[in-house]
Amino acid sequence: MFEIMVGAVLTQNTAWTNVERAIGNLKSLDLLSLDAMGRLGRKELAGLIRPAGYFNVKAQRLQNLCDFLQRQGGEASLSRMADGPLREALLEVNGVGPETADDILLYAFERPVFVIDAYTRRLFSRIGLVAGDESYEKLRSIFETGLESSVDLFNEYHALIVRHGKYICTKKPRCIECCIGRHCRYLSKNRQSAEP
DNA sequence: ACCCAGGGTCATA
DNA sequence: TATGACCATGGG
Repeated sequence: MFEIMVGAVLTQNTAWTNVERAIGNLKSLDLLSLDAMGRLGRKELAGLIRPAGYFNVKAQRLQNLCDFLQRQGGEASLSRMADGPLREALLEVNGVGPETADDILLYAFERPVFVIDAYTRRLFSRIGLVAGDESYEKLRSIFETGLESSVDLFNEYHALIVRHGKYICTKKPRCIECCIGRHCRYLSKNRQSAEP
């Protein structure tokens, strides 16, 4: 639970393999609990999550998240909130934007929320099902109204998007090689993988 | 040497 | 509201 929330912040614009190291540092010191991390100084926390990049910003964001969780009296009371209000509450935290909030909602609280990330946007705009420049909320609405509202379905769907999204060229909007499922020469072959 | 990685905030116009 | 600067490490 708490670990998932931490991961959601650490993975912002960052390869998951780098996040794993940061998580590993925290875990080895038994700091992956609200109680333990809450007592940690910002500088010290930043040093531990260094491999995840943006460590100063993210240390502050993690502390903001911890403060929020403590104010709410832990995850237990948050679990009782309805989807909408919980989402609004998460978005109040400085450093938690729409995608991070939805990551937390889907993976930590198991709410039926469709996460829109860079891969989703890129993949579906390449296919031609969306334009690509829609707002986050607009895209989320498209997916959530078009699909059965199911945590398991959203979970699997998103996993598939990430798995295939890696193989889509970021340089050329209309790359033929990528569109027919081959590796184009602009695409480094084995991108970093793994998933939370 | 360059591009990229499952974003978000803040300052500008 | 919309665009740009900034944050920073690790891998291909």
